[in-house]
Amino acid sequence: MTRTEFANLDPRIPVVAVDVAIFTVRGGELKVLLVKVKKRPYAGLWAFPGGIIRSDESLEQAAYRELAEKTGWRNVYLEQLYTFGDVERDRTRRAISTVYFALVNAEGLTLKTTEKYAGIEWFPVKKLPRLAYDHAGVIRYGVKRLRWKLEYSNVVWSLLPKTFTLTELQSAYEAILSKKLDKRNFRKKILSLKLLAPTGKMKRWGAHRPAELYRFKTRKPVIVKVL
Amino acid sequence: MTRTEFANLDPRIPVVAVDVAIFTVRGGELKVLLVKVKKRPYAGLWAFPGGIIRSDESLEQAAYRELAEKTGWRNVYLEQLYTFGDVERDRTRRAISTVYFALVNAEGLTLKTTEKYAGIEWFPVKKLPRLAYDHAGVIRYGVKRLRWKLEYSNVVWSLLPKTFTLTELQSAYEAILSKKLDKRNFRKKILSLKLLAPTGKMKRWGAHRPAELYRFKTRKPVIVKVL
DNA sequence: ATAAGTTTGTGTAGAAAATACACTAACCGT
DNA sequence: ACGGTTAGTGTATTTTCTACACAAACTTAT
Repeated sequence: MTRTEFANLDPRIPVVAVDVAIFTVRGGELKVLLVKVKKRPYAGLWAFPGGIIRSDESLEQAAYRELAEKTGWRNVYLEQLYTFGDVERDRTRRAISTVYFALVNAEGLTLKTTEKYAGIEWFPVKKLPRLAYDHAGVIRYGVKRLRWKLEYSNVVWSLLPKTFTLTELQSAYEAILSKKLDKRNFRKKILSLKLLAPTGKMKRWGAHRPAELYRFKTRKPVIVKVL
Repeated sequence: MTRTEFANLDPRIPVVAVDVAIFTVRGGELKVLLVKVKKRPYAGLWAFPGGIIRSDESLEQAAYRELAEKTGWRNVYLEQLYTFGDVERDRTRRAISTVYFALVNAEGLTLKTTEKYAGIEWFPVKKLPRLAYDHAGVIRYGVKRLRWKLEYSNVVWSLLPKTFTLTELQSAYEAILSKKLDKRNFRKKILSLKLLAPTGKMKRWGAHRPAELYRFKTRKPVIVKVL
């Protein structure tokens, strides 16, 4: 890492960084992954994982790298969210920071921490700790974007295992929108979008009727609504 | 300008630039403002006006500055669109470029050209010239975003004069969506959003019934649809 | 074997929103 | 006063959204 960071010491020359807002649904809640900052002046506050881009990678590649370093995931949904240009990342040098937005399925995932940070943790978007920079605003913006996407795209696949029941899918929607949905209406709507296909297999897991497993027909981003 | 550009000569250190995709509606068409590039290797191609940010301004300030330099406008709708990180702006240095998206009312506007460019012109988004970088993709993305905004916000105010008739408003919508709308349904819908207020004044301009002039109740961005 | 418990899966009626469609009102110029 | 032109309005139909309750399928305990 140090090897590829530039010897950019002129404080007027902007440093280019990439941050990743990684979202997941866990325990019925929408959560975001944050790291505890070690360096002053934000030491002790929480922030998105991220870092300065390398000379040989694009912004997107840098975002994927951060994601892989922290979660081990590669095949997830990632999109650019916003670029901050007036942030003084550490109050001494000008910084430009592009925030990416990722959706991961966190079941069975063990977080990889590094000595760079004092901690790494999932936080419910409704109960955030004190955040460094203006990351709280970014999270609100990201949640808004996610809710929009939910309505008219298939990006939720990234939050779920390969196959899932309609009830599981509905729970993910409910966590993200933070409201209860009607079971029959949800199914009618989601199936009418033609994004799902039944697998023919069943999920059995308790003393009750088993549930049909579905999968997304494609994991390429699809926009449903046409203008 | 030269004064404030950095003596950043290490080609691995990224240069931070801001571009502005300025849209307007003119002659019933949605148009975008482009400048003709002078410098190699893109000489002769068209691109968004833009430039390297100064050390004392935020990204947004830089975008406003570009906008004012090219059009003289200040009080318009401006929002961030996308940041490009893998562009090699002139194939010799790494560049990060954030594109902003502006909506202006171009009636009676004379474009201010500078010696930096070989030309400046409005182009219909449907008949674009050969573009430098991947700006064609950015325009498509911007148009998409604009169409979305149209459905659920009041940002069109930025394309229109302070007061306007419903027919003029409808024409702007038709130009942007590039389809005809039903007059009665359009009026019903747009008035139900409660974003407009009648001024009580009339526009008279031909041998026919005069039209009521409306204005937007507010020019602050309003999002109509709630999730 | 059957009854108790639990989750899956399904239809319909009413309300709200979107669409399709045509004529009168108001003005100017002659 | 009439011809030409754009502004302004209502209603019926279709589509989409919402609210709502019970039978089906399975496991476990008896």
